[in-house]
Amino acid sequence: MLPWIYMSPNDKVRVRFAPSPTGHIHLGNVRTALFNWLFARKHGGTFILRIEDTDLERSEARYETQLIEDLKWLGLDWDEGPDVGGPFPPYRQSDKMDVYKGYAERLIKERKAYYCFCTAEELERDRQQAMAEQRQPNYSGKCRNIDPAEAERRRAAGEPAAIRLQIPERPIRFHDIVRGDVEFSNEVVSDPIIVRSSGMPTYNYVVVIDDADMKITHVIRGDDHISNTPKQVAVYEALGLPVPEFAHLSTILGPDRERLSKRHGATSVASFRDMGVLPEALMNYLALLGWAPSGGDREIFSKDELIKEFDLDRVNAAPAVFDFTKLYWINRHYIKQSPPERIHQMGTEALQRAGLLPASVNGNVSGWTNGLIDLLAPYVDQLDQLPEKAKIIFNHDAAAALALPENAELFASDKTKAVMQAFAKHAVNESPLTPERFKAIMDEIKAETGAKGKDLFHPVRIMLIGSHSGPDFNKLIPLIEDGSKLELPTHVKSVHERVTEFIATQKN
RNA sequence: GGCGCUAUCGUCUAGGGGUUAGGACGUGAGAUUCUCAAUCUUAAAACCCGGGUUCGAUUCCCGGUAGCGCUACCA
Repeated sequence: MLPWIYMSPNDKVRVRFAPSPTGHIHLGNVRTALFNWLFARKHGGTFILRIEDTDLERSEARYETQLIEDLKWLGLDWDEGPDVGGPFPPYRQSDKMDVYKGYAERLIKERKAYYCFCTAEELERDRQQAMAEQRQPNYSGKCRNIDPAEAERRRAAGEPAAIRLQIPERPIRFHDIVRGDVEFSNEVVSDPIIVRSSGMPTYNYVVVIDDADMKITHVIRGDDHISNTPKQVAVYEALGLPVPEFAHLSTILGPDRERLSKRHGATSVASFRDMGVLPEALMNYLALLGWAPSGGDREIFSKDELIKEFDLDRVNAAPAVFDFTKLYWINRHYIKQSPPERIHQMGTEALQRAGLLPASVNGNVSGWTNGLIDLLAPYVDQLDQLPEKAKIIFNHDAAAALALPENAELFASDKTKAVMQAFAKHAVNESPLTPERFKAIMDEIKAETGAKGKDLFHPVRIMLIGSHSGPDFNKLIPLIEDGSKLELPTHVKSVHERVTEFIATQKN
């Protein structure tokens, strides 16, 4: 029996994130990338990006580009990878096929692996039968004892053969930082195929070679790999390679407690970016999924604070439900504490995308836009909600406001009508209306009609923005008046226009 | 079916053989504001079930249940 060689804990930390470029990067994977990155940075180690594209059918170059862009956006960087190189290339599996082949031949020669001539149909039949008899469906071991010379003859004769790794007759155990010692019976592992009859190596085999070649010390990945780990440990041992530490991260679930997927809405990094979620907010939230600082009473962490506080031994093994609401709360926090210029910039882009602003914003328009964003930003937790909120400025629709059922009760009141009439009378002659004049007018109306509080302000607000709730008049009125003088794709109606239109519509 | 992992408020979690079981999101109430949002204060809200060990178990052990994962010549 081969002695197990473990990584010395003193070895410099080397970790990797190894995605398949088969689609947009998903939240669960990003969290895995983040934990790898945090662990590396925490311990002054190396973070490696490796592209697992052995599935040539589904892998696409554009996804690799996208993935790199997404990780960078989040704020991650890597020390070795397909785009930056490194001492252990290649960082793309598709460039390494001959290496895998060499190791497989060595295992055959050392009789740690053998050719298997069983057909897929045969295997499937055995499996079905085992299931029917309520047994563990594992490989029968039929080809294990075929004489190597005989196997060679059959292969030479053109019979297709896969290569199986011979699993030792003892339990396979490994250490997991998140879960402690894990043990699997060799019965369960059975002899896994490491090279298909097509000659293509399988994942559980290549991943070991890659990790060993790259001198990975800690394999941090999703817990969907935990049942594969004993197979991989067997490969390390057969090859006489040091076994790394493992850390299997729990699954991220959707609100229905099922694995988070597209069904649950936005789940790719790109979609959060497009929604106007700030990268530091996403990073902060993701770090809190399955990890908490000692004490557990802090929620907001900058990148540097995360690096300082994070460690794998505090990672929670239980699956976590992704809470969009909490992410948005964190995002609002970061929006509020961002430098205004940044939010102005991002908000302007969101309004441009919605077609509310011209492609190039400068001078008066720029100043006005910043004011608009300052007014509306407290109302949103994602920046892409700004155009919707900006409707109160851009889409004045008297008819719609009058038709709104929630306003009906108000319109029925004589007091309301009086206030509206009075406001129309005063405001029509004011152009532009200033906050000071507005206040004076409201005081006069109060005296004339006897209305005060909600009775006084609600009707006026409805005339101006169609709703009885909204931002402060002192900020709202200048924004409307200034906006009405700008050349914009959608004209902003002045107070005068809004009021006359409202009265006219009401009369009809 | 088999194997594995997991189990503290609705959600993310802290804690741990004796605690008023702590924090955060969300929810309710109050304050503030013309209103809404924001903000502040405040309240309600949890140790999956059953055995065992123990003077004492939510915490340790065993079993059950449930959720999730794996069970491929996918990754």
